[in-house]
Amino acid sequence: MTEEPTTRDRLVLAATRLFRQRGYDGTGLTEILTEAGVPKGSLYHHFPDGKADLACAAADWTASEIIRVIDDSFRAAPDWRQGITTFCYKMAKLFDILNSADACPIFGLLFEGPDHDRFRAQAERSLDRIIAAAARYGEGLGMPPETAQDAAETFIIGFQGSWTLARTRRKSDVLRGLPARLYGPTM
Amino acid sequence: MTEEPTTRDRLVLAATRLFRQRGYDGTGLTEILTEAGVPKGSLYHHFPDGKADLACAAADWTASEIIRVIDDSFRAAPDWRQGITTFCYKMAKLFDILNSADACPIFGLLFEGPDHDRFRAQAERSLDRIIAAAARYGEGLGMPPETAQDAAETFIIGFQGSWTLARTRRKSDVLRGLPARLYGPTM
DNA sequence: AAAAGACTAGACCGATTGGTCTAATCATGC
DNA sequence: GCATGATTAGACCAATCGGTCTAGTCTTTT
Repeated sequence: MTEEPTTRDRLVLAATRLFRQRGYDGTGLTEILTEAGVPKGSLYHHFPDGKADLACAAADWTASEIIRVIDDSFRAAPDWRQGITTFCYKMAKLFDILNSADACPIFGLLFEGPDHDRFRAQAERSLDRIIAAAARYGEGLGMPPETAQDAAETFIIGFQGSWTLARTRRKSDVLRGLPARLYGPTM
Repeated sequence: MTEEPTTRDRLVLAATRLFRQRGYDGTGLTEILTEAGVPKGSLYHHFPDGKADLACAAADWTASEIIRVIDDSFRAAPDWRQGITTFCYKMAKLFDILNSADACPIFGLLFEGPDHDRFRAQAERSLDRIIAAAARYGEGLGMPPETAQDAAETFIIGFQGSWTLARTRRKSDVLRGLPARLYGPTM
């Protein structure tokens, strides 16, 4: 049988979804609590620093999700470009599911709030985890470490920019077109 | 003698700066008013819709500023890559001036607030103005219109992604490295 | 079964939010 | 010098903000 999700998990999930849609400052604690079906006392028990803790947990959770998609995309990929392409198509599908409107699941939440530098550091950590995951697949496909790191960074830059443009235009095809922009058209 | 800036201009300028630093929801009206040295009544006279109007004006103003930098970068550029490179260096300098911390002056403010779709439309308009400005220079340098549009979009995607990564890592060199990522290393 | 700590529950708090409204002041045309 | 519309000035408002705190309920250990 399916496990009942813990109070903590319900909080993180609700917070992730709401932060993605309305941003950190745009989301009220009450809203998160209502959505999660959790009283205020529980929040401050699991996350003593309240909203800020919750945001960091949401960022961590999101990074892990993205890495999971990277894993799924590269596991059977014969080369780097194919892995990236699969990733972009998967994310385009997710984009469509999310109403074409949500913030990039990884950055959106991390440049707001009073605790600016704590959030920046958290974003850097999450981002580096993602880049490292991609770079590892680059190395596995024969790239020297430095090249792999560089390729992974270029990919993340392109993905971040594409997601933003896709969101602005409400067109997931922007995401699907990224590999052609980065590596030229397929012959 | 230098003209005293109008009340309206002081409002837009203060709002732009604050939205860039703290985001739309993270910035209070009082804060903007204090910084601009303007009472509340004046705000609602010049911007009947209040904060939302102000955000749109700030986005417009920012787009114009970016287009001015594009103009400065391409005016004397012998080719596309040189224009982009100059732009990236100029923006890297701006990035350093801005404490390496501000949101991308164009997108940061536009995916928050209650009036989601109005903001999205405003972002699209501002972004299209910027892309069109860049594409025009591409055509002037001999590209067919379609190619120029595509090159301009790729450039904006890369720039947006690079700005975000630069912000996360607090390193303006990410911006300076963009041309090499997009067009290969210079020989 | 009693004690202890983990966890839930929500009333309550001062501060701040964006926005409204009235009164005063300014500039300008007659 | 008077009238008129544009603009400034800021007191005031209900609603919401994130956070604290006390009381109560579980679960686990002994």
